[in-house]
Amino acid sequence: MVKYQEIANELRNQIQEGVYKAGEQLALEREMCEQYGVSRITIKKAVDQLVKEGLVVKRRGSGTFVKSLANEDVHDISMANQFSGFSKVFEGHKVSTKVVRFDIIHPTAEVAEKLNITTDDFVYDIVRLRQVDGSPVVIEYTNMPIELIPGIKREVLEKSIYRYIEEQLHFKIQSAHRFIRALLPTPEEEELLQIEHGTMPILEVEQVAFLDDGRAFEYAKAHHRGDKQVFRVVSIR
Amino acid sequence: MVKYQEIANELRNQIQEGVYKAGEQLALEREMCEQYGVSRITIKKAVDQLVKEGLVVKRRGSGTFVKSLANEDVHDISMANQFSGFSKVFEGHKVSTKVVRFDIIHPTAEVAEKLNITTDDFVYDIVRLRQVDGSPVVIEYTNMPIELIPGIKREVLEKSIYRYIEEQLHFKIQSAHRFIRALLPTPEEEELLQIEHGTMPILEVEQVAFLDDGRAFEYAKAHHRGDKQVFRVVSIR
DNA sequence: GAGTGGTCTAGACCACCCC
DNA sequence: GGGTGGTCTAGACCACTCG
Repeated sequence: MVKYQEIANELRNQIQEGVYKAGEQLALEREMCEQYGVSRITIKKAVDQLVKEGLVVKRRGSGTFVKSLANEDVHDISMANQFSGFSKVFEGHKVSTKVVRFDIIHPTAEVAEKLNITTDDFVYDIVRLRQVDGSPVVIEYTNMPIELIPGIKREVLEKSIYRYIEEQLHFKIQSAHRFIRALLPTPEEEELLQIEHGTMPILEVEQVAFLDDGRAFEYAKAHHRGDKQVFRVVSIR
Repeated sequence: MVKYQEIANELRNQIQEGVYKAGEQLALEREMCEQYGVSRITIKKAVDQLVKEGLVVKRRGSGTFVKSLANEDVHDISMANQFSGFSKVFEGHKVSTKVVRFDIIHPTAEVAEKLNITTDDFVYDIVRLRQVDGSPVVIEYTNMPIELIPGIKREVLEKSIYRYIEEQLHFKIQSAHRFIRALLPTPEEEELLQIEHGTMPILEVEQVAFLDDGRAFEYAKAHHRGDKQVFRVVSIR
């Protein structure tokens, strides 16, 4: 662990434990330099991390201040803005997966463009129903180029494709570009998600995911039951 | 404009104009130092900006590479992750506002906690219907402490509260913490948004917005017609 | 005017990737 | 082993806030 992360963690803990309360001013950057025995740029990197997480604001000419956050929001704030696959989000719960479809097809023109391949290439065409603690939560429609992500078997789908990519293929996942919408479920989706007709919308998360060399490796649409998923973001000017 | 922003803009333009294509490697950081006549940290800050925007990836030991993005996504990428009020988003369109409610009340316990005030304080209680080019698009439910944001009149509501806060009160808006969900509209909302019953979901954006001194100044829920709004995010590991 | 964070320098060493 | 980006230093000056 590098210095600026350690300092960021320490400051985050102090805020979450109430050492610094809502609205209070943090120690000055030049003071923290002495306190931690590091240079000012290192302190800046640490505090900038907290700004990105949404815990504090910096004002040139004044100082750094803790945001007036509700108690509940102070504690799980560092989870916002974060990238993670489905299995990761529900760690600790009993997650099961039903593979609804598992084929190889030519991608549509739209998917081909998103993945930077041609419609002559091949992609997996995967549909999975995810259940958490026995209740259906989300349907995931996934396309991945077989050339980039070879060797996917049914047992991989039943666990985590991301874990397979990182642990078996030794790729690193870098980012995801997401579009979020509200939709109504199709009749098939109502059945899979156990929704009584007309009583529940779908939160759609469309995403293109990227490896750390910049290649797009996944085009996916996740259709979440409206009552089971909330998407969280901290937007800074 | 500072150096690192100018360099970031120049690099972004080069990528958008195809000087650097998908998958290609950018000049090395040490090369760019000479090219632009700046130090390495300045180059790093510029390139890190593009990483945050989702245009490139950096790999220690290898270099910096342009992401394999679809053409459409390369060009408006810098708009993602950004904070902006409603009026800003629809700049250039004919926006009209119908003030449905404009009262002053005590906040609910939930809202009071989010705004860091008590239920004995007062907040504006505002409901507005926003129309773009004549079509209803979103209903905004807004609470703001009257003490922090005094002097709001009906004509402010019909334009932009944010512009009033920045231009009249001379506050700066720093950030918004958002929760995004899918909902079904209430009968009243169906009427206001001209939705035929049961044919369209709502994309709810719940947010607490903050001034640059860290104070929460707004609790709002925006209920967007499902067909009129997409929320866009770039998530990085 | 005093004090804050923002930017920038010129250099060093480290962790990691690829040959 | 050679080259990449990541971190860090010790210092300087600038832009801004506030009394």
